[in-house]
Amino acid sequence: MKGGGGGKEVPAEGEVSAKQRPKRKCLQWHPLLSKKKALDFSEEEEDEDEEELEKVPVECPERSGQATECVAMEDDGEEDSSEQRARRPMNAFLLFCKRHRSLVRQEHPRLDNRGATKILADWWAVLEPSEKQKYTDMAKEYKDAFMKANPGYKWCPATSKPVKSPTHAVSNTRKKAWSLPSNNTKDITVAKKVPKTDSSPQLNFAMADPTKMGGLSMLLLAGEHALTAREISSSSSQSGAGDVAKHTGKSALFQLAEISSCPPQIVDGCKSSECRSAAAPQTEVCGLSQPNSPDLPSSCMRSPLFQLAEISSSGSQASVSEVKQCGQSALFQLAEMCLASEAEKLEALSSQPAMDSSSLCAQDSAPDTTPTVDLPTPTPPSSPPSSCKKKKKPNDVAKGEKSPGSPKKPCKKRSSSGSDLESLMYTIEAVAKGAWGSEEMETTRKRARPSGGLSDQPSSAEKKKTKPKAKKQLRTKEDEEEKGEGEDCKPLETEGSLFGHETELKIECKKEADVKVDRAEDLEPHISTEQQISKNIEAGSPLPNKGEEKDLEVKPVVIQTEEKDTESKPEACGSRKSERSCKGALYKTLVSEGMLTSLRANVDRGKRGSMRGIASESEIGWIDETCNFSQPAASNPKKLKKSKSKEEPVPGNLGKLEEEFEKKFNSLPQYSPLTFDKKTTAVTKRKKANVANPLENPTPNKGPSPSQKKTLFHKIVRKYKHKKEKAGTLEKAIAQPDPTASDTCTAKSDSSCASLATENRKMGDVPVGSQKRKARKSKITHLVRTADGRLSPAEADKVKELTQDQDGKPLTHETLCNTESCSTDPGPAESGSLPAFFSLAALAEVAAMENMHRGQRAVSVAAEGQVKDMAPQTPVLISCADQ
DNA sequence: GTGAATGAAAT
DNA sequence: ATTTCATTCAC
Repeated sequence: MKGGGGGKEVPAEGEVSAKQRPKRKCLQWHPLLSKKKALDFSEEEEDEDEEELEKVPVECPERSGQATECVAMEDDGEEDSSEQRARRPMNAFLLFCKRHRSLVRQEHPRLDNRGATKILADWWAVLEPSEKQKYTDMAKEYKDAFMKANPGYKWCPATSKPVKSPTHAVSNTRKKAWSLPSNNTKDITVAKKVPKTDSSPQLNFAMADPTKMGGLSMLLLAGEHALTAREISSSSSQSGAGDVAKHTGKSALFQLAEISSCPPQIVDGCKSSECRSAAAPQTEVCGLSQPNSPDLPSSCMRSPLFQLAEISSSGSQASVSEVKQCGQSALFQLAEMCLASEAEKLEALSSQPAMDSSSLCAQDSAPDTTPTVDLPTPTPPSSPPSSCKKKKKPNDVAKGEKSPGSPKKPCKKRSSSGSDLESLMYTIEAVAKGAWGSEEMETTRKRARPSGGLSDQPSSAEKKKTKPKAKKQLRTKEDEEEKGEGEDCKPLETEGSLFGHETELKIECKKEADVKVDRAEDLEPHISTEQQISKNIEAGSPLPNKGEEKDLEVKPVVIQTEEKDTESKPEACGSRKSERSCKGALYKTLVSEGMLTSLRANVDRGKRGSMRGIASESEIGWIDETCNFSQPAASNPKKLKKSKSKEEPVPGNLGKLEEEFEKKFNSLPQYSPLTFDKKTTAVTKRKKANVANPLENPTPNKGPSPSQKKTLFHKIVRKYKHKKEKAGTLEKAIAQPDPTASDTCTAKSDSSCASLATENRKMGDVPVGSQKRKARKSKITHLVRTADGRLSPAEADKVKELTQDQDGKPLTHETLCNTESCSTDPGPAESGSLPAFFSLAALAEVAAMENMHRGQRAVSVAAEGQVKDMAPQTPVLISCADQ
């Protein structure tokens, strides 16, 4: 509709792009792609590959049958699933972050990413233009290449708001949409619905043609798999295809991508259809198991996969050389597995692999679903179902693995009730097994699920909005609690935190291990093949990353054992878009479950860590001023984490491309913290000299000696650091100086250490990096007290912080605390007890108020109201204000 | 899922 | 002028 269905004029390309876009989630785009040099996808693209694989499946008969539907599906997919679109190219700052985050983390091990980001922002702020230029240039380059590759790419999804069609509600997450199409842009929904009228699109499509694409990619995938998997099974045909695919495949893909402008998407396009045809047997089976959506195919896939894996699993876990790769091609693997498994192990079954899987599913899932039928035909993955994408893979999987026998949980579900434990377990399992590769599927499915019903969208929308708020509130409370407890608990916390860490690690390790194992079995062959190929091409060793990977692997092995026990539960995994999300989900689950109670304690981690950790951190100390580090991570003793390693390394495919990309990226200058410190100092000085920043102006500090200020600041900070959520900022300020100073001193023996530290501290205070950005309107709710600005110098600083905080966040107890601190500053005890109390009550009040205001009044109004209102209720504040 | 930062792009 | 989202990953 709106769009005119596509309207806009859109040249053919636009249309095409639109079509294409639907599919991919966001893969990361690599400049290389545009170049096309070689071809493989870049690092992360592996995932894409998986997707592709999945999608690839043969064409979709459906599609042929009904182009429209296909389109629709795609569209849906986009909407529903996040889809995959190319990801935005990183901007200069992001490149910088990517490049330096590890350094920051080294310096401040305890600091979480948020804190690191702040620091990075500070660094970025002080970075000289010339230095920034490099990043800027690279970013531009990326962008250009990206745009070239994705002509129609839109940065923003169409705004959802305008909703066009009633049904869907726009809600869709925004993420997905934007990918390409200029046309659709407007409304995905609409677009979706409207099927692009004509064929023209199809033509375009043809180019990108899902079918073809799918075919190619499938071939490719298949080929690879086949190779890897080998001909074990009978699929000679596959192998053949695979070969072809190999040769051509990559390039073809590339080309297609370029041509179509949205390479990845193209593949995606088929997804839905793909599921059916390609996934075919498996999918169907799954479908049976899952009652709800016929669409499920993808999800289904997983389960079969898992099953197969299990079956095959008898195999060795041992070599997992590179699980990562494996992840990518879950689809392929699945397919292969199916074939292979069937042939080998399931000979009997082999005759009807699908049946097996289906049967399994059915059993597991049981009753609900009717066994039936294949989805392929009719169902439209179309819009309503949306998705063929995948929905429940996890569930299926879990079941499959878990218990073929257990009937209880239907595949479907996410039972609401499931015990937390179960969910937890499930999550874990899912994570482990799910392999990131499937993530996408899941995600999609998630969305799809809801989509089944119209309700889906709304729900999702609501969810997002609602949830966050709720969360925040909760959080606040928690914070308060924490704060209150904070002091007392410290010792415990420390231990706890450690403990917690271990636990976490273990879990993670387990997960990985499992995953690896599972995949490994399947993948092994595949991997080897890939490696070989890559080797041939490059001859070089697979990847630099390996080192990290290995470490990971090792751990997992050890730990691994238990994981399996965990029973899987369907629920949890609901949606994970990415690894991270998975982790996040897991984390959540664990926490909720209480398994990771220690985590809470860890909250401080960042704060405390920075503070206390300093000593330890110092180890890292940047004595060297060397600006460039080839690989900080490597040097880092702690392994950054598996996840990280996972991401980075994508061993398999990419050889050249990856290298190039990496090269470029690595070529970017990496600055040592020291450098920044210096700069910071300089900057600070400069600022002083010039004029204070607007923000600073209010601050009186200049007058007093920096050292004094600093001291004061420190005290205050220390006292309250616990309270402040953002502690990071304060912390940062404090922590950095000390450590840095000490290090600096040591290394340089700089006479100016003190000054430097001071400067740094100042920096922290200063707006330079953080919170520069205005708070969003939505967040601005609380007020900022204008009046306070004029407190005493020392206080002024605090105020400043407060102000910042406030800006950034709604009034939280933190803010309150800070305020209080101002007034109570001197008395530690007081501050401790009082604040807590204060904050709780105040917080609650504030929260309530905020909500009300938000709902009723405009933001500004709300702000005022809050202030006023608050005053009466919170004496402390008032006092502060008065002061 | 969220957030913390900056920035490009779209609305 | 505002809002998305890109990266990272503890929470």
